[in-house]
Amino acid sequence: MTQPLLQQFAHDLQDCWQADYFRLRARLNRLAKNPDQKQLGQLQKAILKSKQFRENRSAALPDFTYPEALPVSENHKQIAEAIQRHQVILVCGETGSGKTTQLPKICLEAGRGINGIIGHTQPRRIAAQAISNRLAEELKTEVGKTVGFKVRFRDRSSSENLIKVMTDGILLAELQQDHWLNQYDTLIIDEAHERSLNIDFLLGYLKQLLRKRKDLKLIITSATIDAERIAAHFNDAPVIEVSGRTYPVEMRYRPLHDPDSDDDPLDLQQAIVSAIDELQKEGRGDVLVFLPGEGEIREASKTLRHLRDRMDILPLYARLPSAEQKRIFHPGGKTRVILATNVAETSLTVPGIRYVIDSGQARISRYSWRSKVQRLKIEKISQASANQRAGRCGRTGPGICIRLYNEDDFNNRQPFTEPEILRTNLAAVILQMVSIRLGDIEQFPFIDKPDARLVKDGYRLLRELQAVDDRKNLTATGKKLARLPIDPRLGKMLLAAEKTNAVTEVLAITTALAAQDPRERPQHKQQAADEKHARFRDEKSDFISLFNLWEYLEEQSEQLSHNALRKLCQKEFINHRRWREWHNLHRQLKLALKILIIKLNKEPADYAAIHRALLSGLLDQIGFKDKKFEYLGCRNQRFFIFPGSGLHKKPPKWLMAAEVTETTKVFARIVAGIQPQWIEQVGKHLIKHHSSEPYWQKSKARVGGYEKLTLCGLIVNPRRNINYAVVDPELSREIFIRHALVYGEWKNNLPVIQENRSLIEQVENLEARTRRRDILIDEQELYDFYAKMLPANITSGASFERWYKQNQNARKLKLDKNTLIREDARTVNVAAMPEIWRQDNLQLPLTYHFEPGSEQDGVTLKIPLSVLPQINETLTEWIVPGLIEEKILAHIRGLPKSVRKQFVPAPDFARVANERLKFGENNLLAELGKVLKQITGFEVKKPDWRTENLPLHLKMRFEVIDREGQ
DNA sequence: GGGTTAGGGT
Repeated sequence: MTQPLLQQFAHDLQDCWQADYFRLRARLNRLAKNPDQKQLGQLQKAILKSKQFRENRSAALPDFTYPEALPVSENHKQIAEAIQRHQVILVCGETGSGKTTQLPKICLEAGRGINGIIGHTQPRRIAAQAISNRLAEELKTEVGKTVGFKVRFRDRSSSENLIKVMTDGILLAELQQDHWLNQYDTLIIDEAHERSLNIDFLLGYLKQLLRKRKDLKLIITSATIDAERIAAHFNDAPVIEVSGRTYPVEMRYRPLHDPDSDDDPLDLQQAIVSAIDELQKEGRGDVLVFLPGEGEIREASKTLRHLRDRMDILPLYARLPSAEQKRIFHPGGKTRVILATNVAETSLTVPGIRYVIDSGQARISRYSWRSKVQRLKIEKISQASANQRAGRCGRTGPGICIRLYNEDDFNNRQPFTEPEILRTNLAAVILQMVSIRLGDIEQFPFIDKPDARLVKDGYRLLRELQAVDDRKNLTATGKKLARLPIDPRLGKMLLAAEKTNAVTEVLAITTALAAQDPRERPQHKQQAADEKHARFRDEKSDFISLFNLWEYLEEQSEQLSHNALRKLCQKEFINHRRWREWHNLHRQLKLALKILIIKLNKEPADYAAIHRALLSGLLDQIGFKDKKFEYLGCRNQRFFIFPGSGLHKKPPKWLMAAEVTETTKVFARIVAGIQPQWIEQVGKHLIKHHSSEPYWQKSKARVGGYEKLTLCGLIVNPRRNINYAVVDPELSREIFIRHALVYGEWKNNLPVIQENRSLIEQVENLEARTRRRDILIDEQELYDFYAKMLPANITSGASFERWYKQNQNARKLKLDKNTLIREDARTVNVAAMPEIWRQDNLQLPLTYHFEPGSEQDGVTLKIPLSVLPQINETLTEWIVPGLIEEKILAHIRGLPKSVRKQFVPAPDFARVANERLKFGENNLLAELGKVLKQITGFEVKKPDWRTENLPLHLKMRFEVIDREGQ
């Protein structure tokens, strides 16, 4: 019974809506193994519902025609057939072919859009919205039904859509949720030749996905020049060429330097003037001049001042105040000369252009993995880019393009602009790829593989942000970052702000950094604009300036009507549209934070809390001011504060920068002063420690030392006191044993240590008394004794005491006197070196010191001042028994030569004389003379005895102590 | 001491 039913279900599944298909099939497979009547019933209902849904889609298929005027309309049958026959096709053709709007309809004609949605991607939001409007109009429906669109901040799409127009970023974002892109049966990737990061990532991903989803069709549109490369990437997909509807453009090459002329080379400005002159002779028509940047545009509008009464000279660049941008689209009476950056090449279409002047240059952003700095240098544009520029004057009639370079130069240029993926930091892309588990990035089928060093550098940044671990796996932080629709650096700041309780402020700041700066500086009102903006300026932090601006605008937007706010913005040089963007971004991120359960603080956060959070995303963009206006940053990079910064006049010692870009110089833009200690704390995981100079720190009974802290090569702390045991426990243990235990440089109350110490002192004293150095076992033996007994983790007084208290074994550390005295020195005559000097009833201490040459060398008798007169000096001549023989010998040797020769060998005479003398009785020299006469019969005359040259240690030293003990 | 191109998003 069940079996035929299952077969019926499997059959019906074929007619379901595709987004349901895979889910329902999985349910069916589960039930086939494990049938359950109730669930089978539910499945049947679901299948019927989905079938019905698909039928409704089919019924919603509108009637449509192709506008005859469009070239693509001629090919619609051919294209529809190609779609049916191939999984991937390329459609190329220049602007005006109508491919963008007609392709979705051709897909419908080919039967697409019923099983699943036809997804159509655009690089820019405005274009996506405009195209969906246009399509809805042509299909006689409203946006949101048959045709939907979805861009950031605006979603008018639904499962009812047959066609859904969106930005490529949206499709990428959807990938995170649905790796199979199941809701689509067809994808149109438009403007693929632009080769943005998004497009390259999408094309790589789709190449893999197409193998798994054989039912998915892919249509890629591109400019003709790039089509082959892309087709090759998709296993030589067929390329269908659609003619454009453009007029011929005449090329004229007018290089600055003419090789056939002796004239001096022109500069760019002069060349523009003469090109405009030349074009004026061709008849009236608006001119579009392509220049690399705002600077050149400003300069050119100055040079062209003299034309102002005849022509409108209009600058055009993305940061231009919107009011001024609008003038481009409302031509006045005069001939217009529009001085434009690359905005006019792709993003904006300037209507009614008859002439183009192309400088052949553009500022190109390149990220250097070597210096980790973004460069924005003026470069020669590619042939593709030059042709695109020229094409801008062939849209309404035949045009003329003057290139300010020669034809050879053109022919030698790169055919296309290097795709973005080869010249940008890849951290954000890698984060996404890791997050959707795309596996090894080296294996990912990019059309142009990014340099391995660039990939490595992307991982480096992610590791610095703690988004991935050493094995390139996503961390908890990384998972959160992947869910925040913002640059990973900025996302990291937000996550850090949760910890410092500054999310409110950091959210406003990070969204400002992600959006474009809404502050406008119109060319002729720069000072007025600066004055208005100065109200928000913070002298320590450009981030705070942004936050001040945010608070002001938020407050105003709550109080004022939409129109009043608009007027206020205009008056105060704020770009209202950009402010809306900032506001929207803020709202979106706030929602994303809510999902991550990150709360906004109600109490204002202080400077440290805000900037420590910001710093966590900018750890490799810090700098130390080591010259008047110059900073030393990571990897020996030098940079300057950008002149637009509020800190430009008062540069702080330490700063961090939201971005570091090299233009005319390496500039740090949006900066703030920081405390170097913050770097140590926030950047703990990146700090390198260079320790040095370990020493015994007696007061703390531990091994101290110093360390230098660096972060990517920058010294963030030159000399910091440390507990050396942390960096080198082994060495610290050695130093501890030597100083604390062997040398006794440790004050403590531990009996074992005290006793050992006093034993050692006793033996040392013995050495002094016997004037020998070979009694105490040597230092190394003592060291070895302790080293053998102590566990490896004992590195300081504190750790020793802990161990000692907890461990009975520690008692074995006790030394005994025999181990301390060397074997060959165990029979020393100590009695001959008394510690007490006796004279009648007087007993005074004798101390010994063994240091030949020193004043203290020898025996010292300590005499209190009060007993000084009682001291019998004659008795002290005898010094101590242990030294008397040596003293006698010294006396004999001190005799004049004629006398001395009577007593040869002197040591024998000294020994015999000493044996006969009675120690301490009468005058030493008198008694000695007597004894010597007894032995030899020779009498030493009194003046022959010399005492001056006697070694010091053979004369008793006297130390008189007064009442105070001095 | 002195001034940066343009797009895109969970």
